[in-house]
Amino acid sequence: MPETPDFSKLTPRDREILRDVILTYILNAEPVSSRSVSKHSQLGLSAATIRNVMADLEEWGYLMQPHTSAGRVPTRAAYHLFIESMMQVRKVPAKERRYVEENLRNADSDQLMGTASHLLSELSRQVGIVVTPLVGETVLKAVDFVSLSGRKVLCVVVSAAGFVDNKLIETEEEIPREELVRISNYLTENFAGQTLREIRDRLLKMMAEERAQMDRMLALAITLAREGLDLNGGQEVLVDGASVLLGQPELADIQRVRRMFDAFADKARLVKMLNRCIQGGGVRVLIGDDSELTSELDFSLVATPYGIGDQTLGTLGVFGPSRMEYERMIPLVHFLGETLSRALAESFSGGSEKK
Amino acid sequence: MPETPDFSKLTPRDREILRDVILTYILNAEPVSSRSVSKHSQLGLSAATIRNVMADLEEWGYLMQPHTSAGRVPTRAAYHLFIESMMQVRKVPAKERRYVEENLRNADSDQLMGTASHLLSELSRQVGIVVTPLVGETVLKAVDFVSLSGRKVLCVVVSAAGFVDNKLIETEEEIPREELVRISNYLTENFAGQTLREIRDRLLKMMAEERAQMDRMLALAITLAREGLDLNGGQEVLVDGASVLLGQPELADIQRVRRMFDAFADKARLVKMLNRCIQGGGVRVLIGDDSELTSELDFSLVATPYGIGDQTLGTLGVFGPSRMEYERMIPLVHFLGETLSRALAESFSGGSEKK
DNA sequence: TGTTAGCACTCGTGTAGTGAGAGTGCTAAC
DNA sequence: GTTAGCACTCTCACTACACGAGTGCTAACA
Repeated sequence: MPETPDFSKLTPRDREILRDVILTYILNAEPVSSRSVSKHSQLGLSAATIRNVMADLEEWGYLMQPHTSAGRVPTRAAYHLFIESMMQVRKVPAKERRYVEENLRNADSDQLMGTASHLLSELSRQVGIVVTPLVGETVLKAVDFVSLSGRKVLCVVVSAAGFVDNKLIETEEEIPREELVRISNYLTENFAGQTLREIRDRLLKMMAEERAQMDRMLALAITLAREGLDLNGGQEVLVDGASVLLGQPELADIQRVRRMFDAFADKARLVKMLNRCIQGGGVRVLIGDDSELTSELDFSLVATPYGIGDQTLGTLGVFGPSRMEYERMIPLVHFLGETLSRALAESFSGGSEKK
Repeated sequence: MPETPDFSKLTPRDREILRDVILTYILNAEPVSSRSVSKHSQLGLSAATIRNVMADLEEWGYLMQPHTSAGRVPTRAAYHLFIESMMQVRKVPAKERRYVEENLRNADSDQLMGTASHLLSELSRQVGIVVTPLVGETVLKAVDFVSLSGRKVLCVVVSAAGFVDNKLIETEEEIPREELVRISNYLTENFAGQTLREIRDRLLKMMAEERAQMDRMLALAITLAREGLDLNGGQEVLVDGASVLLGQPELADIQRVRRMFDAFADKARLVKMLNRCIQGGGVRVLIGDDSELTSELDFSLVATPYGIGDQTLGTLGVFGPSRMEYERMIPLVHFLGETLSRALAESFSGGSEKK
C-alpha cells in the first residue's frame, strides 16, 4: 500500500520540502531535483538528505518520478495538500483590482460576461471561463412586446439582474399596438419578481382553470407570454484566451491541443464540470481527477459561483495546467466572482428588490 | 526572369499536368512526384516526360520544390490559375443544401449568425467565419423603450433584417410608462426605413434647428433616441471550428497554431481581411499573398458578402490551408451566402420593404 | 522532334551507437 | 540523523550510415 495520503505523518520539514518542490515545479514545469531543493530552501540540508525525504514523500503518494533518475513531480494529492494547508494566498494587487472594477463597471450589460471572461484570462494568463445564467432561472423585471410587420411580435424579457433576451413570435392574428402595450403592462405588473419558470407554471394553471371566463386581453396575454417566456436557451459558456496556453509545455503535443479545443467545443460537458466544481459556494478547485477532461490533460479548474445576493446565477473560473499558481489564481477567481456579482447587483440600482 | 506567370504559354498538356499536381497535393499535402502524376493521369506519359514538363512549370512559377529531390508543390500562382480556369466547380450536394436550409430556417434570429458560422465550419471542415452586420448601417424597423426601475430605461432597436439590439440608458428624470410608449410610437413611425446613422444625423439637426419650439415629448424623444440609437458596437466576428484545422500538417508546429489563434483574436484585422476579400460582390478567394496572416501561414480565405437585396450586411467565408478543396469550398461559400441572405429576407416576411 | 529508359546524384528519414550529463539510491562514515 | 561518495539508470544530443524517393541529365528510340 504505497498510497497513503494521510498527511498527519508529515513532519514540518517534510512539508517544507514538499512545498518547495511544488513551488519550483509550478515555476519551471520541470522535474525538481534534490539538489535544487537543497540549494534554494532555507533548511540548509544536503541533497542526500533531501533525497531521503523525497523518497518518503514519493512513498506517501505526494511525489512521483517520470522515470528513474529524473527529478520529482508533485501528484494531485500534493496539490490538494498544498491548497488546503500549505499555500499562502496572495492578495490580488490593487492595480489589478482597479483594472477589473473599471472594466466591469464600464461594460454594457450584454458585454459584461464577455468582459469578465476576458479579464479572467488576461490576468490569470490561463483560459477564462464564464457560464452565463440560465434565463429560465432568472427573476423577471419587465416584459415588453414590440409590434413588427404583420403578425410578427418581438418579445423582450428583462431579468432583475439586467439580462435582456428576446424572441420573435408569430401570432395567429394581428394585434394592435395599444393592445400589446396593455399586455406588456399587465404581465410586468403581475409577474415581476418571479422566475420565468414559476411564471410559466402559473400561466398554464390559469389557462386550465379559468378557460371559460377569460377576457380577450387576458387570453392573448397568456398566449403571448407562453411563447415569449419560453427562453430555454440563454445559457452560454464563454471561453476566452485558449491560445495563451499554447506556450505551455503541457500542450507541446498537438494531439493534446486538439483534445483541449474539442473539450471547449463541448459546452454541455464544460457546464457540467463547472457546476460540479461549485457545490457549496466559494472558490473550489478541481484538480484533474474526477473529470476525464482535466485528468487526461493534467489540467485543473479553479471556479466560483456568482450571483445576486444568495441567488447563484452562474459560474466563472480559470482553467489551466494543474501546475498553476494557485496562490494567485484562487484569490483572483474569488475577486472576480465578487466583483461580477457586485456589478450585476449595481447594474440595476436596487435591481434585486422585489416590489 | 524565372517568374513569368503568363499562362498563355501553357499547352493543354501542361495545364492537365499542373491540374493533376494541384489536385493530388490538395488531397495528400505532400510534394507530388513525377511518377505519381504519370501513374494517375489519363495522359499515358512516362515519369521522365512529366518531369520535363514539371521542370518547365517550375520555371514559369507554378510549381516549386521544398528541396532538390523532392516532389513539387503548387505555388500561389498555380492556385490562382486553377481557380480561374482549371477548376470544375462541384455542386453542393442536395443533402448538404437541405441541411443548411433546415438549420438556418429553424434558427432564432439571434442565433442565426452563429449557426451560419458553425455550418460553414462543419461542412467545409475548415474554419468558418461570419462577420455580423454593423448595426449602425442597418435599417430601422422599430424602436421600443421599456421602463425599468427608477430612471433606467431599456432601449430596444429592431432592424429591418431582424436583428435586435438593446442598450440600457439612464434618464435625468423618471419618465412615466405611457410617455415612453408615445415616444416609441413616434420614433418608429417617423424613422422606420432609415439607417441608424441617418437617424442620428437627422436628430442632431432637429435639435439644433428647433431648439426653441420643441414640445416636451419631442425633446425627450430626441434625448432618448440619441443615447439609445448609439449602437456603435454590434459588429462581431464569429469564428467557428478552429480546432478542426489542428489535424492539418500545416499546423504541425505549435508556433503556427499559436499565430493562427492570435490572428483570430485580433477581430479588427480579421474584419479588414474579410472586407478586402469581398470588393465587388460574389465569392472571392484570397490566397495568402496580400495579407500577412494568410501568407505567413500558407492559408487562404474564400469569402462572400451577404445581405438583403442589394444591401451588403456582412461577410462570411471559410479559412484554411491554401491547399483547400476550392472546387468544393467556393460553391459552398456561395451557397451559404445566398441561403443566409434569403433567411434574413424571410425572417421578416417582407421585412425589407419600407413603408 | 518528342518520348523514354537508364543512371548518377541529392536529400530527407529512420536506425543504431555513443558519450555526456543529470539525477537517483545505497552504503558507509561522520 | 546527516552527509559524502559512488555506482547505476535514464534521457538527450550528436554522429554515422544505409535506405528510399525523387530528380536531372544523357543517350537512344520512334
